[in-house]
Amino acid sequence: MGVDALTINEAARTTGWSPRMLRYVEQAGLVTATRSPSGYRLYGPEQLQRLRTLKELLRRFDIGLSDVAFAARMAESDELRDAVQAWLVAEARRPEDVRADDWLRFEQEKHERLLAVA
Amino acid sequence: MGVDALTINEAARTTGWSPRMLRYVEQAGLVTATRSPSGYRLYGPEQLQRLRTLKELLRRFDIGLSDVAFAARMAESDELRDAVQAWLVAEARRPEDVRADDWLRFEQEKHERLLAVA
DNA sequence: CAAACCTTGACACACCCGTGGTAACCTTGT
DNA sequence: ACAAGGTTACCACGGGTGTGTCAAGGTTTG
Repeated sequence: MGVDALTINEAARTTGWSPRMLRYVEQAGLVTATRSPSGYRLYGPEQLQRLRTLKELLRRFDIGLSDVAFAARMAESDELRDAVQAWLVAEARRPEDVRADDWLRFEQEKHERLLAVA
Repeated sequence: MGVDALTINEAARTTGWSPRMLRYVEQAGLVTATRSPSGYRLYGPEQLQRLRTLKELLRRFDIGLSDVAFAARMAESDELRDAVQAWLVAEARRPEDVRADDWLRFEQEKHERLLAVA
């Protein structure tokens, strides 16, 4: 084995995930192992750490892999992030509070145009 | 009926959702109708607009109500948002690129402590 | 008051998520 | 070469999401 890369079963043992789930997590695009020439997954210290913190993250907030995957999608796509945030911002603005947040209006309308073009 | 508030079936017709789904969307915490004294849901122009843009949002990006609900949860909880973003930021930093992003390091480590306390 | 409309609660169903298992097949280590 | 371990591709199954429909009962309205 490479100097400090673990195969899937070893990685599973030291991270608390099952081998099955490590493959699943990879398929979800969250933690991708490198591959040996023959195709074995190899987990380096980086990936092992990411797997542990990911597990912690899910446990602490009781969220799912798909939630994190969605967050990743938002982080990658400005358009998606802006559109979702624009929608959420609008929620905060109930009819009564209009007038106090003109600064928000600007940003918001900018984003509403994003949605409107469709 | 109130000056410009629609009941659920009328709202359904003008927004493209089914009445069933309007109740579901409300249960998901995304668009809440006000209630008449006797308990009927009443949708004002604000809510109608939010329903239309929500529908557009889901369609355009092929995402689910639960995704938007999760985004809302992130928007409301600093702790959740910071933790998720900290995890995602770490992903971007592959071993090779270390050195170019010391500015990120700071923010990242700040957030990693957030995760570490558990 | 009767028709039309609302409310909640439940049954149902298809499809995704998280997980485990198993089969068929290749790789590594002794 | 054989055992141990990896790979993908499946079956399965409980729980959540998105959706329709129906029942039992209160409200609004002509």
